[in-house]
Amino acid sequence: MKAITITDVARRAGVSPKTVSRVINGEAHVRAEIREIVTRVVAEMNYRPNVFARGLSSSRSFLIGLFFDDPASSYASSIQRGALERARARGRHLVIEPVTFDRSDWQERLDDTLLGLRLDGAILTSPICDRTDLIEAFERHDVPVVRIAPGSDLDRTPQVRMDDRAAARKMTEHLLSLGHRDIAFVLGNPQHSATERRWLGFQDAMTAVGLTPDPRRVIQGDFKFRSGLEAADVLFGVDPHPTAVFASNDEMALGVLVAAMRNQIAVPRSVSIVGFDDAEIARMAWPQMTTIHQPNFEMGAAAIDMLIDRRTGAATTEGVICRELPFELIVRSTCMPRIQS
Amino acid sequence: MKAITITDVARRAGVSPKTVSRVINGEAHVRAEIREIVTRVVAEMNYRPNVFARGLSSSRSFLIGLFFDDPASSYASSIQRGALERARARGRHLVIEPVTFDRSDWQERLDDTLLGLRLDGAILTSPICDRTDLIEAFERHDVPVVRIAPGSDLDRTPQVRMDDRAAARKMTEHLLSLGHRDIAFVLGNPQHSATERRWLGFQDAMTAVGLTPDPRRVIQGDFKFRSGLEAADVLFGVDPHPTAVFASNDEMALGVLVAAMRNQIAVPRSVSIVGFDDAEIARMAWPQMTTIHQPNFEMGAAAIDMLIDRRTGAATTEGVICRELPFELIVRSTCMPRIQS
DNA sequence: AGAATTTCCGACATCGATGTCAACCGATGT
DNA sequence: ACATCGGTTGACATCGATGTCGGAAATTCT
Repeated sequence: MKAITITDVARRAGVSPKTVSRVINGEAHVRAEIREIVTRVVAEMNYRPNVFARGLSSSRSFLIGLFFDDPASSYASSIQRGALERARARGRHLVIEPVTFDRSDWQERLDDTLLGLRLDGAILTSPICDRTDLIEAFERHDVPVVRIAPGSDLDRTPQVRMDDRAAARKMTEHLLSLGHRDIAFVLGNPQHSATERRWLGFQDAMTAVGLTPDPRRVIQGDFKFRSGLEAADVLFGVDPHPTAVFASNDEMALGVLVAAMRNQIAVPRSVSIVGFDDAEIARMAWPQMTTIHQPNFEMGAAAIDMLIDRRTGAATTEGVICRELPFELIVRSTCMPRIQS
Repeated sequence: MKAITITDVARRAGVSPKTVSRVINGEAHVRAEIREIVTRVVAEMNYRPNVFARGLSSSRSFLIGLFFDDPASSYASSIQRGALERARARGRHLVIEPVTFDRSDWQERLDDTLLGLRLDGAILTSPICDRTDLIEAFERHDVPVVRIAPGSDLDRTPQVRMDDRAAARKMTEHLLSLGHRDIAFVLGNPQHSATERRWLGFQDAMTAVGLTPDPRRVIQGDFKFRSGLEAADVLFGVDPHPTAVFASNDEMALGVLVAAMRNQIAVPRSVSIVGFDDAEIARMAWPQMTTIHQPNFEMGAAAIDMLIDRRTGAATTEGVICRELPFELIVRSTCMPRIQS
C-alpha cells in the first residue's frame, strides 16, 4: 500500500505542501478557513507525516531516548511506564537504550544512538545520570537531557527528583513514634546517589531524638533481594536483634522479611520492617510492607514534559529547572509499636 | 557540533558517497583495497549514518517496535530485556509501544506508529498477538511481524513460543509424583491464550492417571496477585482444602501463598503451591516458589533474530516459521510430598 | 589482439518533509 | 491615489542517505 504524502494532501486540499506543513505544525500565518480545510483533508486521508523526512529536513526526530543501567529493575520499569504514557500522549515515540558500563563497547553503542538517531531529548535515570562523561557526551551532541534523581552536578541539567532525605527521615520518625529505638539500617547500592540521601535522612531523624546509629546495626546492601537476605542474617544473628529494620528499598526489605521468617522471628511482633519505593512486591509480600511511595510514574511523565516544553517553548514547566515531586508514607502491616521488655 | 555526513567521509577517502554507502552496507562490487580504506576512514572519523536519511531513501528504518498490552508485567519486561539486548547487538533500536484496547483512540495511536515510523519489524506479545485486526493492520502497512506465544492464526506469521501445555503437564506430573491427588488449579487471564494451554496441560496429566479435575477446585483468575489471593480464600475456605495448588503464573501463586499464611496454613507442609513463569518474585517469596522457567529473555532475543534475518535473508533462522524454546521445571521449596492422613 | 563480459565506481535523481525567501494580498496612512 | 506594511502563500533548495543506470576498467573468452 502506497503511503500518503504531504503532497497528496496538498493536492486534495488545493494548497501547497508548505501550507499543509504549516497547519500540521501549528504554525501561525495560515488563514483560519484554509487551516480548517487542510485539517479536514488530513483527517479524511488519515495522513501522518513521515518521521524520517521530518527528522531529515528539520532537526526534530519526535524520538525521546530513555537510558537505563538495569532495565530489569522495577524502578526502571515504572519510570518507563510514566514516560511511555506521556510520550505517546504528546506524539513522541520512546526509544529504550540500555547503557552497560561493564561492557567495553558502551561508548560506541552510545555513539550509535547519539550520532545515528537524532534524539529530541534523553532521560537519564539513576545511577547513570551521575556519570559526568555521559552527560558531556549528550551535551556534545546537543541532545537535551533531563535527569531523574541525580546526585551530582545539580546545577547542570533540568531534573526531576523527590526528597529522598526527607522521606527517609519521615519513615524513621514513624518508627521512632512507634517506640523503636534500636533501629537497623540497610544501605543501598552506593552507586545510586539516593543511597546516600536516604542514609542521611535516617541519621537526621535519629540524631533529632538524641540517638546515634550503632555501626553494627548498619549494613551495606546493593538494592537487591539477596543483599537484604544477607544483611538480615547478620542483624538477626546477634542477640538481642534490633526491634526494627529500615531497608533502603523494598526489594531488600523483602529479603529482610524472608530472613526473619526463616529465623522464626515474627513480623511485625518481634521486629518491624520497612522499605522504600512502594514497588509492586511491597503489596505482594506478607505481611504487606510499610514503605515510602516514590512517584516513579509521575517522574517519568514529568521528565517527558520538561523535554518537550523546553524544546517547543511552551509554558507549563518553563523555567523550572528542577521539579520535585511529593512522596508519601504508606503504612501497611510490617510495623507495630515496640513491645516493652 | 556539526555532524559528519557520508559526503565528508567520501571526500576524505577519495571516493564517491555511493561507494561509501556500499561499504557501510556490505554490498558487493567494491574492490577490497578501497573497501579497506573506506572502513578505516569511517572508523577514524567515527562516522555513523543518519538514520533518518537512510529511512527516507531506502525503506529500512533500523527500528523495531515492541508492542505491549501491559508494560508493567514482569513477563513483558523480561521479553523486553531480551529484545533490547539482541537489537542493540545487531545495530537496531527498539521502540516501545503500548497498545491499550481500552482506550478509544488505540487505532489512531497505532496509525501514528505504523504510518509515521516505518518499522523494520514488530514484535507482538501476548495477548495482543491474537487480535486479528491488529495483525491485519501490520500486514496492510507491510510491517513484518513476529508473534510471541500466539494462540490463534498459527499459520499466519512467524512466531516464537514455548510448549505451555507440556510444561503444565510436567508440573502437574511433579505434583502427582509427590503423591498429591487433590490438586486445585487457578486459571489465568482468559485473554491470554497461554491460559487455555496451561489448563489443558493440567488436564492431560490428571486424566493420564485417571483423575478428573473437580470443578470446585478450579478457580478463575487473571494472572494478577489479587486474583490469586481471592482464589485461595475460596480454596482454603472449604474443609478439607486441597493438598496442592497449581496457579497459572507466579504472581497468582504468590497470592495463594500469602493467603495460606494469612489462614495459618503451613506451606509446603499442609499445602504445596506451584506457579509458572519463573518471575523474579518466585525467588523472592518465602518459601521460594517451585515453578516453570519460561525463557522470556531468549524469546525476545529470538524474535529480533527472526525479524532481522527474514529481512536480510541471512540463514541462521531462515525458513523457521516457528521457533519453540525449551522450558524447565524449577523445583524450589513450596512443594513436598503429600502427608498421608 | 580484439570482442564480450563482468566488475567496479560515480553522476544524478529520489525519498518526504521543512527552511528560506520573494511575491502577493488587502488594509492602512497620508 | 499611492506608498507602506504585515499577514499569507507557494516556488525552490535542502537535509543525508540510497536506487538507478551508464560508463570505465578489469577480466575472460574467441
